[in-house]
Amino acid sequence: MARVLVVEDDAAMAAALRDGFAYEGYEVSWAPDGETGLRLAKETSPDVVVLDVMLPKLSGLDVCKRLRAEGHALPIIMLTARGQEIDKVLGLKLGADDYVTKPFGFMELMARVEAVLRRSSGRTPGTGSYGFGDVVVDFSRAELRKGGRPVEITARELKLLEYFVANRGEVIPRERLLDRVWEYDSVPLTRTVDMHVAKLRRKIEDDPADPRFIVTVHRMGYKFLG
Amino acid sequence: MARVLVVEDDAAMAAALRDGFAYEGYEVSWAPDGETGLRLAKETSPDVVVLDVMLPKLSGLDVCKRLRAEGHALPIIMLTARGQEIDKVLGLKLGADDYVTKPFGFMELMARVEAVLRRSSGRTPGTGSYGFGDVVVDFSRAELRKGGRPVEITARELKLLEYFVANRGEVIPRERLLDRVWEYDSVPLTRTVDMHVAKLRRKIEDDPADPRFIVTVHRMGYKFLG
DNA sequence: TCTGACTTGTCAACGCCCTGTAAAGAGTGA
DNA sequence: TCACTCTTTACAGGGCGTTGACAAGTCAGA
Repeated sequence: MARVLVVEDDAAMAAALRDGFAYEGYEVSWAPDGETGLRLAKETSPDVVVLDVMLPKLSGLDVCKRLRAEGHALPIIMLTARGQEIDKVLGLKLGADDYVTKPFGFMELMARVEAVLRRSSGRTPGTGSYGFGDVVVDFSRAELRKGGRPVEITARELKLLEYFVANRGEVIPRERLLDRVWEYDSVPLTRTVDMHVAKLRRKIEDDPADPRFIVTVHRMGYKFLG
Repeated sequence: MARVLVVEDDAAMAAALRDGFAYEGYEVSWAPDGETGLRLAKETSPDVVVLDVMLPKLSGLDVCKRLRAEGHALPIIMLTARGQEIDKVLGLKLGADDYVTKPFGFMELMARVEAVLRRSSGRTPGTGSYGFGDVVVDFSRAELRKGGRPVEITARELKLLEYFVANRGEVIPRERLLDRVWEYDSVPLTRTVDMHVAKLRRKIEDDPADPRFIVTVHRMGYKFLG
């Protein structure tokens, strides 16, 4: 049974979340402030953390940062109040896996939780590596192996692959890649993305000319199938 | 102008809400029971539904559940009596977007309404999948399946279908399709729209010559029934 | 019911624009 | 300066959107 840790100071919201997750068959622990949340996260090692940004004692961002700084890879979903755009970005930068903006439907949160669990269960636990086909990639060690053989991979390529893995199955427009992987604010009209996709394909595909993993969706973007 | 459907059996409360929303510039429709509410929601496709939980004939939870089961994504705000914690969770679980506990200030409700409207308008219209007949379409993955079989679909066709789904039940003139799907500023006198409708029909209809989903409304446009 | 004007369905071909790829140019750190 | 990666430029090939022509369908008035 999956275990979720809810870090939320609003008691009513916390109760609703607890009931909701319990109903869905999760084991729920709850912390009303950041300090307790951090302690519980370390002691009970839940499968996923639902973390409010606004918290007493230690903000959600701090909790997230501290967990990551100490090397914990457990999935984190941030709850941000409406309009806290900056928090979103910061949260993702600090290592949150996803975020949900308040107010939200419970099913929405539930879907995100299941999504990150699916994603993290695909990883070999502890090593932070991910496998597809005959390829194994370890994002934390920046290592790529194909058919057992190590393949050199650059930082940009790795980050691109990481974004593909995190959003596998979804069609990702080039603009979003430029935004999320390159962190460009403006959108230059370049072939940069295609270029890097081509380089990645050369490293992970059996036949780069007929890709199986990173497929092109004409006029829409790329889709990763792993 | 945004349209709100109020489903509330208490006449005094309903009147107050109607006046309040009207004052704020909303177009208001009102249903005194769940059955009527469900019908109005489907027929008038409002931008947001304010739904009391306790209703004659069909409870608010049932209305919510039925709407979601039929694939309607329209934002729903539940009105729950104080202490109905279970209703909250259930409501959120059944797909309500938000809830307000009675007694509440009108401004509070108003704020929630505006919040869900902002969210739903900003919602990537590409998330999730949608089903009608034996067809399932996943806009974020750019995938179409009919009778379980995957069918190739191009970007333009997908965007057209997406617009149809978002405006199901409504007669859509060709000019509006050219404007919204093609994003043409000028309106060329072409057969482009019909062409693409024909292509879509070949992919989603059992008998493209006698369409069930995308029907032609002579001299007016097309109407999607899903 | 018939006729004619207008609207809609369909086809095939053209050509635009998107994508793949190589190679040059720019940026960065040792 | 060198080595390396990232970005930009340029060009070729091809997918698919558009278009005009014509057939088929619809509707209104005689």
